[in-house]
Amino acid sequence: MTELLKITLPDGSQREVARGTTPADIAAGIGPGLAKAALAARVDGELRDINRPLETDAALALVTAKDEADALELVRHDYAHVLAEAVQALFPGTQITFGPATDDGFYYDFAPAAEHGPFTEEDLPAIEAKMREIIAADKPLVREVWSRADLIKRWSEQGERFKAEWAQELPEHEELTVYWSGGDWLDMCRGPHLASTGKLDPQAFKLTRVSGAYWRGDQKNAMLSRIYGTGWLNRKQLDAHLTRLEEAARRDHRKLGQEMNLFHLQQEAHGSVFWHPKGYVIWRQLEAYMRRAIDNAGYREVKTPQVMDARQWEQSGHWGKYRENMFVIPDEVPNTEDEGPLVSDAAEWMALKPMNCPAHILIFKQGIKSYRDLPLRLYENGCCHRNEPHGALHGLMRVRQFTQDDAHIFCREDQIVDEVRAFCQLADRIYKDFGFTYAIKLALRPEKRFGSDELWDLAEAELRDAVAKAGFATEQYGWEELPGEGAFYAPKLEWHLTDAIGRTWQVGTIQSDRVLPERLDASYVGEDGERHRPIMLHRAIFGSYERFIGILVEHYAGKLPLWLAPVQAVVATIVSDADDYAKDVAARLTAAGLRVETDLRNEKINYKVREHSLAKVPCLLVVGRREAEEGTVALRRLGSDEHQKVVGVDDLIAQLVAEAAPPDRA
RNA sequence: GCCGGAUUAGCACAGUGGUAGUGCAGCGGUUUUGUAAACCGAAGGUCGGGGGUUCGAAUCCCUCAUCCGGCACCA
Repeated sequence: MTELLKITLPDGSQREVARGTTPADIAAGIGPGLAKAALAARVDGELRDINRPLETDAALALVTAKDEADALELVRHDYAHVLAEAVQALFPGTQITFGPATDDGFYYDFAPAAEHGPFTEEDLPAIEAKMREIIAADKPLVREVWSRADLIKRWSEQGERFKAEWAQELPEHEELTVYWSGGDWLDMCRGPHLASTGKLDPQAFKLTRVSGAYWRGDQKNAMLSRIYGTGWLNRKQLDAHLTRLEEAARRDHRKLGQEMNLFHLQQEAHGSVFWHPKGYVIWRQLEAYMRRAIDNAGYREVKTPQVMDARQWEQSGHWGKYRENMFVIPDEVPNTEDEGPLVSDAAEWMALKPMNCPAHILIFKQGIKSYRDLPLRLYENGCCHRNEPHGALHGLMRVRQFTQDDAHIFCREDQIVDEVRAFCQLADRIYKDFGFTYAIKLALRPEKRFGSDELWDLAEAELRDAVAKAGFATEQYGWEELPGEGAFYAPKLEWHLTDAIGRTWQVGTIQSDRVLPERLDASYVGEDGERHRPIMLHRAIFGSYERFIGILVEHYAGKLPLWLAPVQAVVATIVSDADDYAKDVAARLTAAGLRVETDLRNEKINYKVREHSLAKVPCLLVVGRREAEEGTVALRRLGSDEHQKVVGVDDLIAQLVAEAAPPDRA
């Protein structure tokens, strides 16, 4: 006698079906349209294969392309699977390892045959073609549960070392499944998958790049060869994605920085930025803006040494943990003879500062501090050097010399909530001034850490409560906790900005630290007359000026708001008869505090318009004989579809001066 | 640091073993111009550094450096 199961559908209706019925059967029972559209099923919330038999009473929801997040996850996982099969078909001897879906596609990591070596981009077209063949063949993807012994046997026999290792180490209780795609090709996989490869759109994926990747993400393991692809439900989505990539490339701060003459990087100082006059205007505007902000928020600005004795870094703990990323300097006159080592074995060492916090503690420790001095907020535009791994360097985003908007707040435990609240409000105002939305996340204790669990319980709870009390731990602010992501000495609150094209950047942070005040023996005298340990809140809003400027350039696509634009206006002449008038207009704008250049070159106005538009100059002031006679300029705004407007110079100055005010002074 | 790719004039790029090229910029000249590239001319390079193979190397090999895409790292 067949056992009957009670299946509840999303509309609340119930059906009785025989045990072993599949979601596909149920979809077919509802209607042929749904049967065709159904990609997978959610069974009691769990995403499952459409053809996996039902074993128990359950709530069932059929997943179609309309459930976009689920559908994308499924197809991307399938593309990865098809990629693996294609690669093994084309390159016998390649071992398969692991291939998940990603945010915009998928990848698969391979151990290539020794004679072939890692894959290169040249291999991709052939692999793509093979994938389309596999999709066209509409191979079924059949789920089977295997015993661990059978799996290990199969992988070992086939020389699949990595799969065998994986099968060996999967947790005891886990059900081990494989997916066959017809023939004799199979992959060990948790699933779920679509019913067959033919459900994929052969025109909705593209292999994008190759790279190396460590087996199981560990630097100590073998280097595998990874193939990345982007995958979507249909061609239209793929095209839209490729367009987004082009848009991001168009905004690349390295390209715009070159075109706008903001900065350059060169081999002799790789990882450190040469700021050109135009780029440094942006820096100076941000610096002035941030100074006003911290002055108003009760911080005191300081400046601390660039180089300190290694013993200081030993005491702070950086020498032991981060020495390999520090620039170390011998405290000794170098040997100037041709022979012999540059410095003696007995050299004493100093180091460029990789961060500002120890120096700020040293300032705190000068003189006796009273509880009345707290909270003490020390701010520095702190220039730091870190000897980053070469492969990590990237334009302005990851550099070896950078300047942080860094501050340390020394306070008592009972002041943390107020300080975190004030910081949340300050960060909120600043990010909004640049047109960013953001999410606040709490990065919790990492595996490797200093301090007891009790201390971490306390520190995490403090930050969590402080943000909640400040009213920022809500969905509106993207509140989320990230296990394992904290610094080794403290949990971190992180501000993740979303830019104009939806990318996110982790920028601001505040961290509560009890370790460093302890190590450097900072104390204050309390109301009770006893010495107490202050808590130190590390915090930054821009993060680093370099990186923040890079983010701004990409966010605004180079079209900086007037207050940040290096050149706010160019006065361009049509005929040389207007030269004197143009100089006069420029002088009046300059006198009003605007950044103005003139373009009196012997060129057509078309040429000048094009050039200054490409240089992202916000205002082009065109003057010819007419304007010179009438005392006007023809104003052309960058990116404006409006026709140029003829305005009087006084009106223009009033308008531009008002618009060029920084947002905190508008 | 690891895997792959790249490095040619100020910039963007072509050039796969036989005399280094194109466009733009820069320079000189003509043109005085009305909203996204006027015209003519002359000039500009030890082809990233070093080593090797070869009669001959931008081109093939080795090595170092930097950059790009990832991986790992990011106090």
